Formats: sequence, C-alpha cells, structure tokens
Amino acid sequence: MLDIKLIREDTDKVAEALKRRGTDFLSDLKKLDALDNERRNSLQHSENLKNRKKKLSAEVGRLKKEGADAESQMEEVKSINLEIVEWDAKVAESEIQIREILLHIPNIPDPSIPDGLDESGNEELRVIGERPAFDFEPKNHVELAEGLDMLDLKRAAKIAGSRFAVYKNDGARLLRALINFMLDVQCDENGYQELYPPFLVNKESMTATGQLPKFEEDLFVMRDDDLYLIPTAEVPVTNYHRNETLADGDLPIKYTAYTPCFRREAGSYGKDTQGLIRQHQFDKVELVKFVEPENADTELELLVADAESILKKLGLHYRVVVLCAGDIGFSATKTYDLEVWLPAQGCFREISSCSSFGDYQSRRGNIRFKRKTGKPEWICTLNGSGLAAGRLFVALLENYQRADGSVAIPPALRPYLKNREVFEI
RNA sequence: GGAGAGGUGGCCGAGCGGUUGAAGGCGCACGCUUGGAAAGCGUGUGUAGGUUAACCCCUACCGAGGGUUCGAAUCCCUCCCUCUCCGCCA
Repeated sequence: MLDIKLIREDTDKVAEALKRRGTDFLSDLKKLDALDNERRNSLQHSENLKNRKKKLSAEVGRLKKEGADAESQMEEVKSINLEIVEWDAKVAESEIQIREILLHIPNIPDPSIPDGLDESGNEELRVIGERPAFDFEPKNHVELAEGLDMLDLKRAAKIAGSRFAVYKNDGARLLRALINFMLDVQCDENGYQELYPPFLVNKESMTATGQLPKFEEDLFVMRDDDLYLIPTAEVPVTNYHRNETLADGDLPIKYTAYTPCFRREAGSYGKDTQGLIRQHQFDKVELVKFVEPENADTELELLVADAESILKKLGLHYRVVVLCAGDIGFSATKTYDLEVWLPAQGCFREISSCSSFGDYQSRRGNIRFKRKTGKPEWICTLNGSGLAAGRLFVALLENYQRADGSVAIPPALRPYLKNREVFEI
C-alpha cells in the first residue's frame, strides 16, 4: 500500500513512477487525493463536535453533583450526537473508498531497475557456470524420471487432475533430500531461522502480502472456512509479524521455511503443460527478511547470494536477471530472478525470484520497527525462493543425466541420499 | 463441538458509569548524588489521525465490532483469541 501522504504531496511524481509498469494510475491517484480531502474535512467537523460534546458531558456531571438542573446541556449533546453520526459516516465512507483504491495500486518500481513492459525488457546481469556438454541427445526430465520410476503423472491426474504429480521411490526421496539440503544450508550456513508455518491462511494475511484483493482467482479457496491455500510461504512467514512493532536491535530478521505452494494457474492454460515445470502444487524453500529501510538494497543482494549458494553447491549452470519495471510483481519494487539451465529445453528457466518490497507490505500488514530513539517506522520486507524444489528436481535430472538414462548425484547432495552417487534402474 | 475462567500501556497489576490516557510497581531514558558503581532522590516514558513553520492544541484507542446513556475501560449483545475441564481425533 502506498503512502497517502506521498500521493497527496506529489501526485504527478507517483503517477510518473507507476507508469513505468505500463499502466496509468493518474486518475486513481487524483481520485484518492480528492477523497482524502473530503475525509479530512469531515473529520474536522466530527472532531470539533466531539470536543463540544465532551465538555458538555463533563458539565452535566458537575451540575448533577451539585443537584442543579442539566436538561439543556443534555438536550444539546443529544442533538450534537446526531450530527456526529453523520460526519463519522462520511469519514468512514471516505476511508473505505480510499483503502479500496489503495489496495489495488501496485508498488512503485525502484528507480534502479530497467524500463520495459514485459520480460523482453529484463536484463541479464551475470551467468555462472557452463552449459553441460552431452555427446548424446539429452532427455527431458519426464522421460528421465519415468525411466527411473521416480514419477507418476498419469495416476496423479487420476487422483487430483492435471498439473499434479506423484513422486515415487527415488523421486520422492530426491525431493525430500533437496528440501532438507536447502533448509540445512539456509539455516546452518546462511543464518536463517527455520519456521514451519500453516499452509492455510486467512484473508488478512493474503491482503497484507498483496495476493488479495486483486488476485483471488489465482488462489485455491476453502469453500466453508474463509481460508486460502498459500501460493508461497512468503504469505504465512511475512505475516508472522503482522501487527507487530519489532526492536531495531533484532534486525535483520531472517526466516526460511519449507512449504508446499498451491496455485490455480488461472490464465496459464496451455503453458508448460508437460511435466513438473508448472504445477498446481509444488514445494519450495522460501527466504524472508525483515530489515531497516537503509539496508534493504544490501539485504536484497545478500538474499540473492543465499539463493545462489544452493545452485553453486549443486554445480548447476544459471544466470541472474534483473526484472524490468513492467515485469515485476504487484507488491515488489525490485526483483532478481535466478534462472537455471535446462538442457532438454535448451533455455534458462526461472527457479527463484528474489524481491524487495520496501514498506509496501509492511503498510498493508502494519509491521513496524522502533529504533532506540524515535517513532515506530515501517519495516522493509524481502523474500525469495531458496529454491523451488520441483524445478530444482527437473534441473538436476536434466543436467546430470547420462546416456543410459541414469542420473549422477552431485557430491553436496549425497549425504542426503545414503551417499549414493547415481540414480539408476 | 460442549462447560467454565479470562483478555487493561514494554511487562506486572488497580480500576464506585462522570477531569482515567488510565493508580501503583517493574523496566527504560535523562538528571542529581558518588572517587566509581549500587542504593536513594527528581523528571520523563503508548499509538494513530487531524492541525501547525514549529511548540501547543484537538480527536480516537483499555482483544474486535455493535448497543444502552448527557457521559462507558467500567452495563448489554455478537465475534475473535488464551487458559482449564469434557467430547472427538492423527
């Protein structure tokens, strides 16, 4: 949520900055400004009346104590009350409209990110490692996994529908190993605290991180309980501190969490229908940070490095991309994507998305921090995948495959797989 | 799901329906005292919104939302959460 005061004071500048996303919000901002004026005007009326009311009521108390008559004062308060109700209703109405509009306006893109309206505007920052060389035609992950009896997509479709998977045997074991490996690295080497949060969350949580109210159609919703399946651990973990004021001495706070993620993938019909790339349910180890504003930029770089550390340990070839203003998510101000090389597809594929949100989420969720002296301030939130386990599964199989359909296990992962060196039939 | 108890400031803990934004204590900050420290003494110490150049001032907030009343932390209703007991259950 943007700061109404900022909008009030610099409407044009905010509009200009938002325009980089490819949508013009100027009329919304002007409407906000008008509503805000109305609100403050009504509030003045209401507060003046309340002040008068307070004084009169106190007078009634005094008069009654003395045994004097207070009828006229009581009558005046009664009539004032009617006016107060009217003005308060106007205030409330303005506030509701303001909030409704604010909740639908995305975050302002960071000035440092490139212009562009879609992913073609993204910029490659660095490429790490090298493409593996194959002296045979590399298979895709589905062929490999099914060949090794690791995966059963057919029965998954029977059980739940398309875009679901059953991992089996070494597949299930590998997935489990990847999750444990990533959690261990983030906790033991990168200094994150592990959380295991609820997979269902309420409306307030979804609103704070920005999934609601605008993207309800992307979520799985419980029919009878006003709860939503999380699309990412970002939601429960960021909301861990909703409506709290943290001490600056505790910052930065760094959490990692494994959760499954549930996405309806509405609007992506036909995209990535093969295999594990785009599923309704997938597993992810998430990284979430709460930091002071002046450290947000540095902390984002560190977060990316923490996500990268997994890819490096596994010896995977990848690149880092900074997203352009038109391609960042609704709540984000700056985003780096990590894209891993997939030999069978012959392209880089997103495996992590690391974003800085400024105070956008903390305003929505009322998450603040307090320095030793001074007023509470909005905290800055960051998060990123560290990493998506399903896609990492794909990357490992495709990159470490051998001509006979077996798959080598990189050394870093072997302790999690009984020190085996290869998956084979 | 049923029965009971409870939710007050950073924490503990008072609070007859009428200067209670809220006693008292702890904690914290600053000052005095001291060779230094502790103790002691003094002062201060919530948040949000409005207004202002700023200070002041005004309004709201005692789990949340309604209601009664001239006036509600105090009375009534609904909901949420916590604890105890029962039921159910991996």
